[in-house]
Amino acid sequence: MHNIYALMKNHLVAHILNRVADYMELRGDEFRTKAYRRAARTVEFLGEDIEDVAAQGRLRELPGIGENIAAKIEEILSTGSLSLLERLAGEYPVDLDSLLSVEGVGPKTVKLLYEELGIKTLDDLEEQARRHRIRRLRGMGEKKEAMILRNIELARSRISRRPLAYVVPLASRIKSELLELEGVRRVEVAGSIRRGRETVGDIDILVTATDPHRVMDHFTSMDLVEEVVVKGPKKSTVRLREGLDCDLRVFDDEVFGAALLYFTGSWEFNVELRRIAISSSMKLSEYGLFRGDERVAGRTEAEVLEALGLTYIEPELRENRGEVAAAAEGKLPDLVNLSDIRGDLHMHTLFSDGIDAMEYMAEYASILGREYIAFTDHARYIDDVDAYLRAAERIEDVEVLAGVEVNILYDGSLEVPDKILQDFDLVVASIHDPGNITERLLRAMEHDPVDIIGHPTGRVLGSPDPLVDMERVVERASELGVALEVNSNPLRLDLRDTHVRMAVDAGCRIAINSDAHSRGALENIRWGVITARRGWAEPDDVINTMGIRKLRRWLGN
DNA sequence: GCCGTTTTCGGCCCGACTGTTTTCAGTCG
Repeated sequence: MHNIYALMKNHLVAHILNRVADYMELRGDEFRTKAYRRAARTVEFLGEDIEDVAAQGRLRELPGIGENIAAKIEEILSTGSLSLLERLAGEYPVDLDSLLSVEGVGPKTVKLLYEELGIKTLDDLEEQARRHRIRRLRGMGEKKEAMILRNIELARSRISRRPLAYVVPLASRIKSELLELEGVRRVEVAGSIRRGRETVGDIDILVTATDPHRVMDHFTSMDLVEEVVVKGPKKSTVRLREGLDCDLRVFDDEVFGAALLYFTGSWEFNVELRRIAISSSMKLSEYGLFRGDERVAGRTEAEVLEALGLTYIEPELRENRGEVAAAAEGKLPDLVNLSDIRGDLHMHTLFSDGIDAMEYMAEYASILGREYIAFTDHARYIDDVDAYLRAAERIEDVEVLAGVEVNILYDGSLEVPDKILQDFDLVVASIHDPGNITERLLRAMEHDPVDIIGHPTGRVLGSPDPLVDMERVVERASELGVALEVNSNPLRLDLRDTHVRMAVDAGCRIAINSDAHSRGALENIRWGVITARRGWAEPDDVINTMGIRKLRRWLGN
């Protein structure tokens, strides 16, 4: 279904359509803006090659794509660009991306700034603001000018999304601080944190409280707060010292479920729910599900979903990737939980580049409730295999598999002969340098001793994903009975969610491992579980939910 | 520009907040 080249073409088309939407918005053409945005989203989230769809004449079957936009997509696919976009860009020759990235500046303001002051770039904007030219414009004033000046700095130094694992502790701290306030009944972290997205742009928190003003006062004066962006009785936004924004909203108990649903998103998921509501002559908002003026649901998420004819949908699934249709048919997966994880099959100790001894790793793993673990030190560090195996054998806190992590070389061969690998209970094969990933993985899996492919694509958050034809990898892994790893290192999360979904659909097993290099990092497995859940994985898809006996049989030892 | 067990024309999510106004436009989520 997915392959990387398709996604690249899809991305190009979506990008250009979004660009057109920006200009339409600038022109004030509200409805064409929406039409182009919707079409862009459709293409971006389409799970197949847009070129195939075009070749088969099916473009117009896609939601939000009609005669006109279909023709535009054809043009983009055949020429790589769009004449309409060039015309629009000529009409307003401004650096749209930069200007729109200034908080508080939208398309209407960009238009005004360009037409009145000829502002095209961030530098132009800064200069005119410093010269107090902005405040003279209609609808502007001293405060707006000062705000723009402040936010230009932020736009320039904008820190992009943070890893989930970095933001969760921050959100938890705010949550517990709010929970201590008198009259606060409920506090929930919503947004992309609740959905478990691998990176997070801001923190969304919802509360119910008897005295909203008091909550807002406390929230906006927390130690963590750098600056109050907005403050009202129902909604406040602060910029935290860590550099990201945090929103707080207060709701009544009767609508808390609807609000939680709404502010958990995703946006695409919400659109889908609203569509269902409308088709049943109802209206869904953060204040509940309404038929006419009567609220038919709102107290809990489950209540709202049920009233829409849907079973409960776990937050990790709410990305409009088919979960709504599955919920309508009662066919959602029974997702894997952290408590289903019985062992950890990838970790390092003092025998290679880990910082803790086998004993300490085992002790802590046991505290975390793991029934078994596999030591998988790097093969090149293990010069005395027997000593390594004996050391692993002496561990008592948990069942131990004496494993090894072996490098996949550039030609797809392994750095250690199969004959030696056979002495280990478990072999994780992984790539640690870029290039030729697909072919190397396919070749490495052919080696009989290999049980698991570690961090298959080698991607690291913040860098572009390496090119991998995951469809082929997943298919071959499934045939050969090799498991693909979900590496739980919060900067890897590799396989990523969409790849997990491909693996699960293909019947390929996955292993959710910590790849810990220290005791503490054993806890990282929670991030891998979230990623697997986002990929629709059930316990049976995951080899380390098996008991040790069953796992040993699966491994063939 | 798209779309239809409300419609082939007339809608398109909508509420909160701010700064600018003197009743509202723009932005954000």
